[in-house]
Amino acid sequence: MKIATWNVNSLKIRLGQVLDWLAANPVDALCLQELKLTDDKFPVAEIQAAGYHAAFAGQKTYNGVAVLSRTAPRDVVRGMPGFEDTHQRLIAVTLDSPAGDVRVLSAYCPNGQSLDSEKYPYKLGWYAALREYMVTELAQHPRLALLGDFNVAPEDRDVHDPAKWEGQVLVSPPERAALQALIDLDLSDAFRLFEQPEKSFSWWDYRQLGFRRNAGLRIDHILLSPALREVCEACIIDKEPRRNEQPSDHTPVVATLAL
DNA sequence: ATGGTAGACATTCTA
Repeated sequence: MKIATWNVNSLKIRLGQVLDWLAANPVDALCLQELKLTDDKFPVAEIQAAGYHAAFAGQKTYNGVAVLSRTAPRDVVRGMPGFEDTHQRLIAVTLDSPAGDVRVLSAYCPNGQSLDSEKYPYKLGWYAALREYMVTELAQHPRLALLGDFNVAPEDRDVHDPAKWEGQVLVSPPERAALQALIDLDLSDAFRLFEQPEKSFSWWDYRQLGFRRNAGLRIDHILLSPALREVCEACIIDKEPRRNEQPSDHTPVVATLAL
């Protein structure tokens, strides 16, 4: 079983690239973020024609998440029960696997904008709510994968120029602590289960030739419960789509599970 | 210190 995550920065603009990528990389589940479209505009027919089911939670202009899957999603939950949020940032589905149910969640964690923005405490509060939600999800689903754009680079080695980024949003200690608190529920960063090239990133700013200079951050992650960590065989960042014309500023992360 | 790009939408906000 292969699972992947990709912040597409507008599914309307990127649909062709998503379908091309799925044709070349027929993963069992692809989590998408930043759909930037309402549910009535979700391209259900095109995704079905490509052989995928879709569970999605969209809104106008901003945010929006989805899980595309080979098998039909069950027990779909949009958002976090008990956490009021005007943003569509989380969707959970259950998928079949030979080893039994696998819970797959697509998350678009808040960016935070800057440390002095009101969006920054919103980000930390959202992370706290996500942690509480994952406590209950993990209790119900031993095989669980939380994938998405976490908008946090966990360590300095996930930052192209740590000195330049020090004290900025996406790398600040409180954000890293919030992500770590999630990981402390006994989740594993799938990418770090394996030896990886130096300077591996998943996002590059559109500005100042970020991709050409490899001036990026690793902020897109696949977090695995213990049962899935045990069967994880690989995790890679696929930089190819970032080379496309009109690319997303993010590129897919893919994990291979022996299921 | 500033602004650089991209997307959606409307002449600005978010990332």
